[in-house]
Order: sequence, then C-alpha cells, then structure tokens
Amino acid sequence: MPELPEVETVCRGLAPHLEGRRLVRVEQRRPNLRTPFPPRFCERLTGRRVESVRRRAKYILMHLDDGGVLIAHLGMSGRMIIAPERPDSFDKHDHVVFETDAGTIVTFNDARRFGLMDLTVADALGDHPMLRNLGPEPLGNEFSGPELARRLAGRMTPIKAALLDQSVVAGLGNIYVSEALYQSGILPTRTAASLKPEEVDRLATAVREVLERAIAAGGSSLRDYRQASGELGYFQHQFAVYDREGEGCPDCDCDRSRTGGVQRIVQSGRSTFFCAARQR
DNA sequence: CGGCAAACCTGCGAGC
DNA sequence: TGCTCGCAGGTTTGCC
Repeated sequence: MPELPEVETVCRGLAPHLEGRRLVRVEQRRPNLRTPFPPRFCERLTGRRVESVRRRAKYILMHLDDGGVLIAHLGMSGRMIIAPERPDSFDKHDHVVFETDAGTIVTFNDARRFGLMDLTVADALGDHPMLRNLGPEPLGNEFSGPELARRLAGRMTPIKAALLDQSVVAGLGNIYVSEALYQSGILPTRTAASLKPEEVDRLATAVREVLERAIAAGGSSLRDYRQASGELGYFQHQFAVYDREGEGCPDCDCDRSRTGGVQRIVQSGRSTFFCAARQR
C-alpha cells in the first residue's frame, strides 16, 4: 500500500477538489471493505461540506461541517481517483463514489479490499480504535531520536519489525523501513534494544529524510498506486535497496562482486532488503 | 506482554 | 494457451 508518503500525496491531491465543497451524492457499491461500512454511511455524508482533508499515519481524515470525520485507509491496493464528471461505467473494484457540488467525482477503488472507511466525530477522533495507539508522526515535532529510543527500549524484536509497528512511529511501511535502515547504516536484523543512542539518532533522522524525499517525488508507484490526479509517483527510481535484490547498492555499485549486492531476507513474513557491506 | 505466522482478498508475472 | 505458485505498499487476530 500506500505508506505515509503515498497517503500524504493522495491527501494533497484530494484537498483542492474537496475542501470547501459539499458532497451532493455518495454511493457505496458493496456492503464492506476490510470491515463493514458504518450504519447509514452514505446518508451521513450526503449534504455535508468537507472542511479539510488531512492525514494521520496512513489514514485519510476528512473533517465535515457537522463535526463528523470520515476515516479512510487505502490498505494495500486502495486508490482515490478524481474525475471531472461521472464516468460511463464503473470498474468492479470501484467501491465508493463521492460527487461534489462542483460535479467532481472522487472514486475509491481497491482491488484487494484491505482498505476501510469509518465515520466518527471530531471530539472522539483520538479515541478511535484505529487511531488510539498510533505513535508519533515522523515528520512532526514530537518525533526525535530520544523519543524513538524510548519506544524501542527493551524490545527484543528486530528493528525492522519494530519500525513497522505503528505504535512506535506512525506511517512507515515495508518500503521506507528498508530504505531508512539502509540510509542510517543499521542492519535490519539487529534487535531494537541493541541500538545505541547515537544509532537511534541517525535512524530517526533517516526516517524523516527518506519520507520527505519520497513526498517530494509524489510517493512510489509499484503496482496499484497513483496520485489522486492519476499521475504516477516516481520515488521508486530512488530506492537504494527496496526490490533491488542482487543489484549494487548506491554506495557499492562498482563493488558488487565483492559485496554480493543487495540481499533479500524474510522477517515476520515480509521481504527486507539491505546491503551487508553498508549496514552493521 | 512480546514475537511471530496466518488470515483477510485479488491480480500479476514467472515457470512449466 | 493455460495452469499453479509465489509474491505484493497493511493490519488484526490468535497462538505459543
């Protein structure tokens, strides 16, 4: 899925088309995604004005003029597609269709249906089960080396798995964890507790930098992901290690015969990519 | 509680 | 051409 940079890019694409606009029609084309839609989903949205489109971790939050908040998650394959008018027909994976008072159509399409949508109210947003346990935003002021160190302390799980844990830091996924560990020179197999303060500082900096660079590139387009505008992201061309098994990493490109190049291992069921020559 | 595998669901590319 | 297998950006659950 979309990790933090992709969700951020989608929010920025949606905002100019939705903020200040009224939803004149909302259609739900199946009974559930990963979870059931909340009761009266379409009715509760219809007629509401969208006040803001924001991101928290990998969630899209749309604040409405009645104090309601639409929470949307893109799962692995979810997309938001903007069109200037109603299409002649819908794809079988077009699950939700929003129409604004400007005539714009925003379609949520999600082949694998790992995405979800829910409704809550702004006052209770922080208590929502999906948001309650999230760690700090890695691009926010509350995220720092010491804060990350505090959340990693004592954990004997590999640092790769710890960074995927959304309660440690919110928004990282499989791509950007590999990239941040590479950039900070830390092996993904190290236990979280084994990192020295200086290493955690480097890691926190790398997390921030990798995410910022990815957002600047419009995210990464591997299979399904597109910006809401339909454009591809292009950060995938800047991957140092992700999905580059056997290739030279950027720092040992000419030295692959000696270093063996980028390696792929499986940790808690998911691919991890790293360079053993650059990460310790 | 911590850590890991499996489950949720569909599509695509590789290999036979 | 068509089949099977493995793999995919996430999160939750249940088991040890």
